[in-house]
Amino acid sequence: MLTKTKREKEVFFDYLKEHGLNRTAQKELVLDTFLKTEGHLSVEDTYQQAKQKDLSIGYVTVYRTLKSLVACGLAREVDLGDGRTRFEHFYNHPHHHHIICTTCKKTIEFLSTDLEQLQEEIIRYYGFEPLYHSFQIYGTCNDCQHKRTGSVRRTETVNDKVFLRDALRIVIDFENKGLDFYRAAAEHTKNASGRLMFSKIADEEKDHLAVLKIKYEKLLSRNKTLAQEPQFLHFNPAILDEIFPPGEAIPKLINEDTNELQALTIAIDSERDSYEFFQRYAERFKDSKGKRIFVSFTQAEKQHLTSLQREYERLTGQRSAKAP
Amino acid sequence: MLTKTKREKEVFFDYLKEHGLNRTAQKELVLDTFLKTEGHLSVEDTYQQAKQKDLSIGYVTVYRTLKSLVACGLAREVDLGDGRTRFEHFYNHPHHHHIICTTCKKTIEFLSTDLEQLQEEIIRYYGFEPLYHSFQIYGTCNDCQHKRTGSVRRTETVNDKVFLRDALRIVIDFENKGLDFYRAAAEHTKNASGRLMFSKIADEEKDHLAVLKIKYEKLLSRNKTLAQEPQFLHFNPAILDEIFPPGEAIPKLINEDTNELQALTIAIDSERDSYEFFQRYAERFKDSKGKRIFVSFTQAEKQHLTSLQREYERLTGQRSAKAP
DNA sequence: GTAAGTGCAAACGGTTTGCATAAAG
DNA sequence: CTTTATGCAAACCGTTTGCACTTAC
Repeated sequence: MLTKTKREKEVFFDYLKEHGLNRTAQKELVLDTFLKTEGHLSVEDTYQQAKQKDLSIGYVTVYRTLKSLVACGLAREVDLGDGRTRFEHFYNHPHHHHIICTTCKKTIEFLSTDLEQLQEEIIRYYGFEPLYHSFQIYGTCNDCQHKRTGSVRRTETVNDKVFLRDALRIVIDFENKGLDFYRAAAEHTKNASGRLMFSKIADEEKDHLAVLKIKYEKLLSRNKTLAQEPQFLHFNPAILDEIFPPGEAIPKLINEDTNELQALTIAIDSERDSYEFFQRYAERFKDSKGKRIFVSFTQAEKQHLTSLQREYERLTGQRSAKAP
Repeated sequence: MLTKTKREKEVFFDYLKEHGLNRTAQKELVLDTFLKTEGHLSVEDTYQQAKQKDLSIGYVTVYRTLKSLVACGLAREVDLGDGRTRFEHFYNHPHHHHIICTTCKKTIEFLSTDLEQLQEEIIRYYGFEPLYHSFQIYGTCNDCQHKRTGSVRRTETVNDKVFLRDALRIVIDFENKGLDFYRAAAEHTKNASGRLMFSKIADEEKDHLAVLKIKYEKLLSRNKTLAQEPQFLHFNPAILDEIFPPGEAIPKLINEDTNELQALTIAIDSERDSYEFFQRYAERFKDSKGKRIFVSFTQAEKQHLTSLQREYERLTGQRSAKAP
C-alpha cells in the first residue's frame, strides 16, 4: 500500500513546494485519509475519518486540503446529485462516468469508448473545445428493484485490478473470436497450403489465448472479490464480427484456390484491424496504469501482426513495400 | 402564442384541480412567465420577470410555483453547473442534453439517438432500471475561442421549428442517398427491365425529394433565423452507406441478369431499412410535437415501401406471404 | 522572523420552512 | 368558513471567508 501511494504523495508534496506552501501534519492526515479510501468522499466523510486520528483537526482544514488535492491533480470533484461535492481519485485513474442508484446510493463506474467517441464527435460538430464532461445515469439498481436490501456493497472507485480484468476479458474475446475464425477458415479451405496456414495461425491464436486465460484465472484467484466487481470497460461487440467474419460469411472469403499466401493476407488484415482497435481504444484513456496495461496488450497484438508480416515477406521472398 | 400555450395551461390547471390546490393570480403569472420564455430560467430570473408585472409577488411564491410546474410535468429541473437550479420546458419538448460554454455560459441543446441507445445498453448491462440521466459537456464555444465577444446569442431551448428542420434534413439525406443509389443501380443494370425498374424508383425518389426540399426551403424562408440555429438532431451517417450501398459496392449487388423483380427486391430491402431506421429513431423521443413530425415522415417511408411491395405482388401475380 | 496554516466563528448563496395574514372555493 | 396560498422572515445546509493565533521553514 505504501509503495502504491508513494507517487501520489510525491505529487502532493511537490505541488506544495512549488507553490511555497507548508507541509503540515494536518495536510498529510487528509492526504492519507483520501488515499486510503478508494471511494467518493465528501468533505464531511473525510473530516469524520480524519478526526478519528486527530481530534483537533478542523473541518475547514479538511475542506481546504481537499481543494489542494484537486489543484495538484490527485483528486477530482464529482457531483453525484446529492447536493454535496464528492472527491474521487483522479491521478492514474481512468476517466469514467457514474451510474447511481437513487434508492441505495450505490454507484457503478464505467467507461465506454464508444460513448466517449460519440460525445467527441458531437462537440467537434459544434466547434466547441471540450474541457470536461459529466455523464450520470440515475436509476434503480438490480438489488433495490428486487428489494434485496441486504447487499450493502461499498461503492468504490474502480481500481487497477478491475481495469486489468476487463482489459483481459476484451483481449480474450478478440482471441476467442479470432480462433473460431481461423479454425472455421481452415475447415473451409480446400487448398492444402491455405488450410495449413490457417490452422497454423489458429494454433498460435490458441497458444496466446491459453496464456491469457491463465493470466486471467491467476488474477481472479489472487483477488477473491474481483469476479463480483461490475464490468468497467465496455466496447461494442459488433466490431468482432467486422474483424473476424462469422461462420456464414466465411464461404464468401474463401474458395477452392485460397492458398497459403492468401490465407496469410486474410489473417494479416484481421490482426491489423485488431491491433488498430486496441490502439484506438487505448488512446481514449488518460495516462494511467490502466492505459499502460492496455498498451502492453496492444504491443502483443502488434508483435503477432509483425510476425505474420515477416512470414509473408519470407514466402514472397521480398521485403516488398507493398506487403499487406 | 395563446393557442400554443393553451394545452400547457390546461395541464397546470388540471393538476391544481386534481390536487385540491387553488388557482391564483400569482400562479398564473409565474406560469405565463415560464411559458413565454423558451430558455433555462432560474428562480431568480423568473422572480425578476414576474415582478415587472406584479410588484408584490414574492420570491417564495415563484419558487413554489416552479416546483409545481415540475410536479405537473410542464418543467424539468436542470443543473448547468453554476450552482443554481434552472427550469426548462419539459412538456412536449424532446429529451436532450446540454453543451455549455464555460466562458459565455451559452448552452446548446442536442439529441443523439446513438448516444441514447449506447447509454441504454450500458445501464441494461448492469441491471439498472433507468430513471433519468444527465449529460453535460463543458467547453469553450467557437465564438469564445476566437474572442468574438460580440455574438451574445440568447440560449434558448430548442423549439419545434428546429426539430422540424433537422428531421427534414435527415430525411433529405436519406432520399438523396437513395436517389444516388437507384440512379447508379440503373446505370449499372444491363438487363433492360431491371434498369427500367431502378430508374422508375429513382424518379419516385426524385419527386419525393423535390417535395421535401420545397418544404425545407419554405420553412427556412418563413423563419429567417432558423438557418443559424445549431443542429439539434444527430445520427450516425454510416447508416446511409449500410442501407444504400455506395457506388463501388453496386457491381457486387447487380449483374447482367438483374431483372425488374430483383431490382424491386433490392429497393424493397433498402426502403424497409430506411423505414425501420426512422421508426427506431422516433421511438427514442418522448411524446412531443417533434415526435409527431418524425412519425409523419416515417409514415411517408412506409407508404413508399408498401407501394413497392404492391408492385412486387402485382408482378409476381400472387399475394404471397413470402413477398420480401 | 516571516510567510503560510489552522481552527473557530461567522458570512454566503441558493433553497426551504414556519407562520401570521390573505385569498380561494 | 374551511382550506389553501401568500409573502415575510428566519432556518437550513453545504460552502467559503475573515481573523486571531499557531506552526513551518
